[in-house]
Amino acid sequence: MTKVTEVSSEERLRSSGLRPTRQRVALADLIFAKGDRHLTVEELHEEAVVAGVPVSLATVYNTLHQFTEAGMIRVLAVESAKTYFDTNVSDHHHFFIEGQNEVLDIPVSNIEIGNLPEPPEGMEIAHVDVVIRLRRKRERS
Amino acid sequence: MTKVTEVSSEERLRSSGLRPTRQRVALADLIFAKGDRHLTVEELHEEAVVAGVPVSLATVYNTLHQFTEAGMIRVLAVESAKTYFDTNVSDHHHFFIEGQNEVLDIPVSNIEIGNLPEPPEGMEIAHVDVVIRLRRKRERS
DNA sequence: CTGTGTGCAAACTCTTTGCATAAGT
DNA sequence: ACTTATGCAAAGAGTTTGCACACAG
Repeated sequence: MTKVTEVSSEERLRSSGLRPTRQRVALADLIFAKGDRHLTVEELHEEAVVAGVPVSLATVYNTLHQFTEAGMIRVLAVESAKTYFDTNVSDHHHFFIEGQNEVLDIPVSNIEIGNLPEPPEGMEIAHVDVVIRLRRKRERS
Repeated sequence: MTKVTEVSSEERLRSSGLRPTRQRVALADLIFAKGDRHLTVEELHEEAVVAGVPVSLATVYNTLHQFTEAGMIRVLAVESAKTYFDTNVSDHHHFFIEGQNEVLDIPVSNIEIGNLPEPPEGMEIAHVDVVIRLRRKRERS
């Protein structure tokens, strides 16, 4: 058995109220096949094209946002021109490499956060993001 | 002489190797007058215009980036179309309100972060950002 | 005076939108 | 068939850039 995952993509879509169209299934497959990952619209689009699913950029945008609303993926809080989507919806954290706009998962996510503040009235915490910004260590000159 | 602050803006600029030009001083004044704050280029531009300093948008962009390089302010890690600059350069944290793209300081920043991971080879931690994403609490329907 | 900084407008990048065509149920 | 999704290209938003003019030292 190589791909047991394909089934769940369709399921996943259906149970989110999304029609399992060719494009959506293909994108979901790509997204969830390789475990947790973060990707931009462009990256996913490129992958899809390479995988022989010539989906349009606009559709990738749409699809990723639909997936986000459905809670299948989420948007990462990084300061970058591009939006990063993360397949891991749980509270976990990231390195962000300055200058390269690159996102790395933090290997063993055993960061502990204590003393979380109370959210303001009427608000609740949707997600806690810890972004550790990295810079290239300056070689002493 | 009404404004004693102007002196420090000029100083601040000079010691960062930036010429204290009219625009830079004005922007620095605006930025640092009201304590810690986070603002977008547009917001600052608007404030400047209102304050009678008709600086151009491009200059605000330039200036904020220069300030950032000089370490006077920093860029916030939030997922938003706009870039947020923060006058507080120390490690402290933020609420980010979904949908409204609004940034709030976390009042008493006594969040504790434990078990910070080692940065990858050759990299060092520039900054740790904790972004607590808030959503409007669903009124039970 | 000389070198930097500024303003303007055009260019760029990422993202969204409108509408005709195609696909799902 | 009827509804929803997709693709394309154009429009939008935020940001950057190039070059002539203006200002700081």
